Amino acid sequence: MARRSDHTREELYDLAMEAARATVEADGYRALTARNVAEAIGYSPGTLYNLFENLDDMIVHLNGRTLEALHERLSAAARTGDPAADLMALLDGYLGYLGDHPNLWSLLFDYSLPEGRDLPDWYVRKVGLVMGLVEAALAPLFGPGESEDRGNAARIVWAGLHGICSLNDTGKLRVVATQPVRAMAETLVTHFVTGLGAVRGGRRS
Amino acid sequence: MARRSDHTREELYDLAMEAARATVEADGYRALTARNVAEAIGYSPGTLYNLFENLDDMIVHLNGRTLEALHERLSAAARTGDPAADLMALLDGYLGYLGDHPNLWSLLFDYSLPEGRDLPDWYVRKVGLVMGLVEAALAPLFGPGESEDRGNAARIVWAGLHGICSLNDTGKLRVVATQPVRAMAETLVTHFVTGLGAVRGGRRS
DNA sequence: TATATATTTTGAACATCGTTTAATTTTATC
DNA sequence: GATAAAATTAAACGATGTTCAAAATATATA
Repeated sequence: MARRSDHTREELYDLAMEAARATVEADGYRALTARNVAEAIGYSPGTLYNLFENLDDMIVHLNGRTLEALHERLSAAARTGDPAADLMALLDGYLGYLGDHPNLWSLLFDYSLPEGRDLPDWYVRKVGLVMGLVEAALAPLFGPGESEDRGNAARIVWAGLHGICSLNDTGKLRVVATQPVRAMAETLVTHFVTGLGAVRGGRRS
Repeated sequence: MARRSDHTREELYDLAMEAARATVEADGYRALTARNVAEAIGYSPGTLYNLFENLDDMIVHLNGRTLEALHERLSAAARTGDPAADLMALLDGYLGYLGDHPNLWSLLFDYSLPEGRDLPDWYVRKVGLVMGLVEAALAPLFGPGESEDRGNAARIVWAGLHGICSLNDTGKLRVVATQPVRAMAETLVTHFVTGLGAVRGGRRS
């Protein structure tokens, strides 16, 4: 009871990833089990352990794909050269993706590896690509030799934006009626850019 | 094979919460199982289902206690009336708690209820208490009739701060070497307050 | 005090989970 | 066609959340 060359290893990997994606998207991350994915692709659970180290590893790979999709969506935003405006465009893309794929977004950000285990390098590199888009939007505020400051600012904006969406998503921000997420994110971005401009304008002039 | 009045229901609740806390703190949230907690308090797993609706419910209760502990720690910070300084003091408390109880902090913020289920009101109220501390720190920047704006600003700062710590904790911010988390948080707070002051100073003068 | 009732607590069971492994089937090699 | 290598599987293991009838205790009633 075994097969071969129905699919290559790469095809199998794609099948598994696609099935995992569909499962999470349809039924949430709690439905992402080895048996569910295996059944969806017509293989036994054991086969998945030929492709991934374990389920955690599979989730990291799936999150890697989600990260790519998010990057692609954010890349579609046009660049005007105005930091605030370009960040708003990124915000649009981010919230758009979150709205279209809430369960994948949840898995991407809420999931964390067991204690001790670190994210693999190829994953961190994908994160870096997304961060690069934020850096590019902030670029006009920085001089050519200030790439480190620029990178840190990008990380802060990215993380702040994520915090708003994350807490909102899990209901941990819903203290009495408040602004919608988009407005909060806009306020964060504009105020941060204003503050950044004030400090940096002073330093550079 | 049963007992009674070894402990009252309240004592049992305390025992369970304490055992759950110790388990998470020592071995991470993945070790928080019904059987582990039951064994730690000398009762059978079934008894836990007299105290909590299910494990998710137990986690929400534990997170409620964590929230109280965090609130207590943040309350200890002295208030000077200078928003930036007071926010830094809160930041100190926040990072201090995170450093002392990383696993409890993880469970508090990374855990999310299954799709559809909402956090109970008593929990949201506890969140509101913590948010109140941030609001108090920001208060000097707002007029007496602007409590809504003040609340929104507090939520934004709180969420932004959380985003930085959260992404940092899960390794999703570690793109090449960068600032430590404290510096990022400080930058976020100062720039945001600066931006907020610029906008609001204009409106009020 | 003896009996009846109500309440806790439990052990055992159920379905499911991640993961491992020996056995089986297929493919590739000679 | 026989042999070696590789892929796939079924079955099993231990552990999980959760349920529930039975058992044990406490309380109320007589």
